[in-house]
Amino acid sequence: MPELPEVETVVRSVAPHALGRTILDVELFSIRVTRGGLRKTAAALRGLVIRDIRRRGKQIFFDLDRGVLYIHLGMTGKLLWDGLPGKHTRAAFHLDTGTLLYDDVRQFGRVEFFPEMPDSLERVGPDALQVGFEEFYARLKKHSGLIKPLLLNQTFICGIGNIYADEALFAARIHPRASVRRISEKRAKELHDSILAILHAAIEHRGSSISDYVDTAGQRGGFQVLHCVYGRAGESCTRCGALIRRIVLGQRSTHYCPRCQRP
DNA sequence: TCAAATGTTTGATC
DNA sequence: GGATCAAACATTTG
Repeated sequence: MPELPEVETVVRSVAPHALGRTILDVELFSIRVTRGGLRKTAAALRGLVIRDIRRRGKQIFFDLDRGVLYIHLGMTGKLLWDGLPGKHTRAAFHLDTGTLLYDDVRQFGRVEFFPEMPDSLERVGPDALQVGFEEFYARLKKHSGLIKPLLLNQTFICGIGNIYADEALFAARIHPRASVRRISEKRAKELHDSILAILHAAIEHRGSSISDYVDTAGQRGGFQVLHCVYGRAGESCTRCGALIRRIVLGQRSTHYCPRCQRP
């Protein structure tokens, strides 16, 4: 569920509760989500102060006195402040001000402690909101293949997922199957501009709630009603009236307007 | 019963 | 070294 705008919204909504607070106790329930060992991880976190909370792409980092708490929401992860623990609660962080729960139905997410930042987490490209056009274009030119799968490749730039890849390509009028090598500098500029515009607009609306995404306060996002193509297969294009098409590209559903986004 | 779901990793193949 | 594709992970929902 969570792509860059949703993760940004989660970070913004958890920060006021957790910044500068002390982790009094931690309960960890899932060896899938917490791979470094449940007891060991809980013990390492106990007593540490949260110095900073930040995001890179879809990754969340709680910088601590010593080391870092890494959280990735995967497909169905949620961070909830003072929520009720349930069947899918995978972690509970008891702070001196309240409790932060990590819920995750499918358990594709991660809650892990690292004494220092591991290389594996650094293997991502620049954040989609931070990368300037020059670097974006330079990185684009090092790749081939199709544009949509490249946008989903987090080592190219990080933060974009299936919703915002489709929306950005629609805004830039680029077909999802367009060959990366055949994208001109001008078109690349339009794509870069579109990515920034879509992500900023989505953040303003606190993300997209497609099924059950909610922020830390349990509030849904509002950007889903502004989607132009994602989840709108068979409906008419807001720009030209043609019917939005759904195909599968790189094992992901892909939505586009066959008239606005010519091959 | 089957398909699909906002993500990532791994392994096979070209 | 790439790119591509399928599968896997686990669960719910329509």
